[in-house]
Amino acid sequence: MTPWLDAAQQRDWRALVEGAGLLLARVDKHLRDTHGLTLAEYEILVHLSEGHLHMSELATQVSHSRARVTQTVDRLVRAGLVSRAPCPQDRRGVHAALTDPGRARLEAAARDHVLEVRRLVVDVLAPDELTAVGSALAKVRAAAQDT
Amino acid sequence: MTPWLDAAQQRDWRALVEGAGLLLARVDKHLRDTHGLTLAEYEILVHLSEGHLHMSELATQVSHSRARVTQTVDRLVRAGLVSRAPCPQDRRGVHAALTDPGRARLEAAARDHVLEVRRLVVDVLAPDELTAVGSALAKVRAAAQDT
DNA sequence: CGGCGCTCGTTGACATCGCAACTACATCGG
DNA sequence: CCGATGTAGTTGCGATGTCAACGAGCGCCG
Repeated sequence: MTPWLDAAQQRDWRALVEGAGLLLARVDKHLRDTHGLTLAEYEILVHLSEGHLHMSELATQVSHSRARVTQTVDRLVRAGLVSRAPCPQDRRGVHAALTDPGRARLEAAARDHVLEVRRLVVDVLAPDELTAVGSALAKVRAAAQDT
Repeated sequence: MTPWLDAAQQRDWRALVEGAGLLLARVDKHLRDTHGLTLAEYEILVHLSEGHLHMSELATQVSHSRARVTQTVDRLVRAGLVSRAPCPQDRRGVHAALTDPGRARLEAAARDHVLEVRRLVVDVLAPDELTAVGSALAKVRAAAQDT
């Protein structure tokens, strides 16, 4: 049994690694330049905009380690964009929520961010291509998640 | 004109960012654990396996900054997997090539790497899904490249 | 020739990330 | 009620990445 990939698979996998890597790097840099936010910070803000969360929930939602979420939230708290509060139900837990300045900052950043995403992704792909990419990577994520 | 994304686009974009991020992290960790190689190092080795290259060419091929390539190649040279040589034609340039141990190491790593890629991507997607993802991200890469 | 601007590759300072170890709290089983 | 085990979050340290600035060499144009 030869576990190799054929030529087409190799080409597609290479495109995925290098394309995705470059894309994430570009989007991250764009967010830094225009609003002084890391992509990781931005993602956290987005998820918090849909309601307050515990650190662990946040970690699984953005697919980052808990340690990383701690550090990222630290920065956001120092910047006044997020608030921490101990959770009454479970005294180990920490409640993270968006502050008003945080929401304002997110909304401002989102405008430019969306433009960049359009430029690099949405406008480059046919609508059904984007759908295909989305559903495919959702599957990949699920597979990687429970491993 | 509202530059917003609709719900489906947002879902797909989110899946792309989080799925791709998690995937790259998993593959990187797997390479480290099994062969002590970074994904960045591995990619460089792969490109060098197809012929010696100048640092700049290497940088554009893997879509990394030149500074990053310098550091990555540094490590590979220290590990004895890659050789450097000044280029006679252009005395600014540096010739990077795979050593014999480098090729051996790459081949060993590739076996396990491919297994992991199968597990996380190839086996999870239908063949035409993988093709779609590959061609879509190739387009995205091209768009991000010349920006 | 001589200067100007470009590319090549590297370096050092700084930011970010992963990992392992740790404290505090919860929860389960006797 | 108590000890064992598990989970939440944080911390420190090492590895890796970014960015700006640099020295060196190329090449064009007067």
